[in-house]
Amino acid sequence: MPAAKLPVKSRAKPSLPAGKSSKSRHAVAPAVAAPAGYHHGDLRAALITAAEEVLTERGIEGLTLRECARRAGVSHGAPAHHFGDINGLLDAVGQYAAAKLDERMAQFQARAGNAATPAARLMASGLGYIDFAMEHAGLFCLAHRGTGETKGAGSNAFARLEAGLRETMPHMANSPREAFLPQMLMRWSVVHGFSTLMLEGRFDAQRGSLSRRDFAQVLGRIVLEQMRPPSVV
Amino acid sequence: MPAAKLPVKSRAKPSLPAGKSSKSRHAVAPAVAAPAGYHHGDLRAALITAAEEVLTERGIEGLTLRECARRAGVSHGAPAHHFGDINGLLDAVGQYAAAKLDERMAQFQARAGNAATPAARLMASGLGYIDFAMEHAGLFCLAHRGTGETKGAGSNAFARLEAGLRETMPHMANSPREAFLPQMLMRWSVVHGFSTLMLEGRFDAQRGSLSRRDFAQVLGRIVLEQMRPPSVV
DNA sequence: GATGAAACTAGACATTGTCAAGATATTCCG
DNA sequence: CGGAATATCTTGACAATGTCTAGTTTCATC
Repeated sequence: MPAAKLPVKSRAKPSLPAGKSSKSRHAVAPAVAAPAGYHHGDLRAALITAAEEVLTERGIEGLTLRECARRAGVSHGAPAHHFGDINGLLDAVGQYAAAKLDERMAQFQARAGNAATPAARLMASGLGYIDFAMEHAGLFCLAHRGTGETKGAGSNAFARLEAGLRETMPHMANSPREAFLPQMLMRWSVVHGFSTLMLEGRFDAQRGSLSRRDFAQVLGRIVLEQMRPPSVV
Repeated sequence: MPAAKLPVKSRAKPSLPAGKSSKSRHAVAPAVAAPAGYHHGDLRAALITAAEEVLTERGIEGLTLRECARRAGVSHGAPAHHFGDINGLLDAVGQYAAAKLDERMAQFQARAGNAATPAARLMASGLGYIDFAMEHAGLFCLAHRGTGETKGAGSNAFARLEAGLRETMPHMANSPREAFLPQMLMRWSVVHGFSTLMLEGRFDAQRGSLSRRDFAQVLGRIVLEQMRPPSVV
């Protein structure tokens, strides 16, 4: 694009919004943000927000460092200062995604209510996992590229799974984590595998006119019910 | 991500009409190929072989059109004639990978032997699935990007799963495929999810000094045993 | 207010995918 | 048998990307 080079030089510098005190470390709100100036304020968060935006608009293929920088209203070299290279950004977004994934699981459990049976609560968390994958495919993918160090990715969800499984087996209340590992791994694998296959459009032939997200809930429940019920383990 | 498949110029030829009898039709061996000259002979196969090579050497990140062209000893523009764009190559390699995946499952079943119980044969095919994923991570990933139609990709493995499942339930010999779908989907999800999570290094903390491939067999068997046995469905 | 660190810009470079135009080999058909 | 049509491959160009380096602006701290 050799032609239109937008004149970014216009540093009109409108009076700085008073709310942007140096303390507001975790704003994350305005998406594009940027109180025009040499210093951004919270570029790191703005870039992550921009990345999320790009993910939903163009999918994971369109997610580039330069595009995020553009959306944050910043030069193409700026992100390097906060994330090093592109893997740094991807990891950061992945951690953010893992947190949102766990939120969705918690939300589904809450919707099921405390009165629900333990097995139903466990099922609800799984359906939350699936629902998040359907709604935010890009984030979901990035949530699963912990480079070893970032154990945050999935660890919350894993802990939630363990807790849910323990609830269903009160007779093993004092058993160590190892006693639950096989069941945890199996259940995690089912939910994750189903989400992945679903995202690949593997089951689209069966889903008629339902949206993929709705169909995933219906079919997901059926599939999850095929597992051996936790109570009989 | 099933993005709209644009009506590409369709430069890629559909399937060759078996007119190449004089030359080695399925060489695939030399990897770098071959008859020096303007015409390559079987560039399509050579490019797929080169892609497989790149995948094992540099992983999926290093897989580029130009690198494959280089390894095939051909100019950077040559691949376009056979695959259209890079997705064409990726799809072709994916189909190749899906075939190899099914081969591995068959091999594991054969190793289990015909004398094995149906459940054991079913387990063997699952362990073959896992083993292929561990040994050929790159190919495994590409095997799962069927662009919706997904004819070759996974359909063989899926058929093998159905057959294996039917063996374990002779009392349902005449039931239609639909009767098995929930179980099939659940079992496919477990095996696929476990393979995926394993490849992400999710369970590396537990695997001590074992190779990832060996550990996957040990842990995979344990995880697959956690499913409700097919015979009691 | 000076000074050093942090945040950001600007330019350059190698790579990549894709396209268009040309060169060369193969095949087909008279 | 000989040329035309076609498939195959080359070459050069272009925009986009990630990353590096050097320079510029702002912030923080004394």
